[in-house]
Amino acid sequence: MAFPTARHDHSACIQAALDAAEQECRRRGARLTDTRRIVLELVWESHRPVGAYALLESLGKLGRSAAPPTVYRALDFLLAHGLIHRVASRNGFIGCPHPGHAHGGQILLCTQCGMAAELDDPALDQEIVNSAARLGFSVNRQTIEVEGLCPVCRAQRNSEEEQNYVA
Amino acid sequence: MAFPTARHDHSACIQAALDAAEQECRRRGARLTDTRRIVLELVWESHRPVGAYALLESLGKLGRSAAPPTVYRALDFLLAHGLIHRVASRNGFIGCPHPGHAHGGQILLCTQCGMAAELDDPALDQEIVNSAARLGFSVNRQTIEVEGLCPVCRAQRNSEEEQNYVA
DNA sequence: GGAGGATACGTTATAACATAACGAAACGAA
DNA sequence: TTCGTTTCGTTATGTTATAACGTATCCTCC
Ligand SMILES: [Zn+2]
Ligand SMILES: [Zn+2]
Ligand SMILES: [Zn+2]
Ligand SMILES: [Zn+2]
Repeated sequence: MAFPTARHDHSACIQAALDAAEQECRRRGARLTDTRRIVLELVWESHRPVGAYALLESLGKLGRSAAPPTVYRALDFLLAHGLIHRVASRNGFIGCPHPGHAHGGQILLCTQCGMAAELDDPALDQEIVNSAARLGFSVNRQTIEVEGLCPVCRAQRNSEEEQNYVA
Repeated sequence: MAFPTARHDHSACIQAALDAAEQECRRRGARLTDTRRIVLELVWESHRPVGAYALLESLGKLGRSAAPPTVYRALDFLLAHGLIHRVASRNGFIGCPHPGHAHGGQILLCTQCGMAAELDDPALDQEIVNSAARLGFSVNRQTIEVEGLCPVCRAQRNSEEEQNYVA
């Protein structure tokens, strides 16, 4: 699960996500209605967390004006079936690149470019469960959101520092 | 750092937090004003995350009615000096039991009783940094919020299950 | 193919959380 | 005391999320 680069074939990301959603919903006997599919598609417009009200606006631009509950209901559905993750620290939502395979979200957030990626490290998961167990606490769900610099922005910053050093 | 039990000497918790805050602010040359100290005290009224507007209401009951910015400013101060943590998944705030010693919040949240505790496991911290580094991502700040059952609620649930089994 | 329950949706209103902007007051060093 | 800095009060507004209720659609069973 690499960090998304600036120029990758993103339409492929979207297509893969929609296909996976279709399949996962069939498997679960859940109905992926028009609204839900379109909201999922809009969430996938970028690899950045999207707010509910931004989605609402996007819907409007597609000629599908709606009120907040419509979007929140679609988001609730997508969350419930593991097709998206909530990014609590940003009040946003992001598409899950590998639904079906159950996992809490481990999300990397670049403070520079805003891009997000999933970490999805089972060892990390396990370390949390073990560490919590030492306090007698049994884990149900994890929210892990890590801020920092993505590879691209890090490279960029380094080259800027060289510039400053020369100057 | 054990999970807070139902009956512990909580006034001692509050006192310790206030003392630590006093000391930490002196060390940093920061001004722990009346408003700030009182808000900190109110955050510590329980071991559950508290919302800004709940604090606002509490302030009112103390005869110190205020507007939202007053509370948010105090919270910003307390956050900036590591005296409280923000619980993003609950839009709430919780007192930090060991300020000064720099750390991102690793927070355990009981879905049954609402109590919170800090995990503060350096190995976990390190695992995240390492895991992220494998993707070329450099970490700045972590938000770790873990939902589950605290020891007390777990014991309770187990005994309930026994009841059901007998019946 | 119609009856009836379950699921999904539209709509209005409102709750809950957070910040912008500006002036007055308190503080602290010179 | 003077002046700059920090803190605070206040008004207004922005942003995120949900309650409540009726309607439409779907799906199953008869
Ligand atoms: Zn992509
Ligand atoms: Zn970046
Ligand atoms: Zn306590
Ligand atoms: Zn509990």
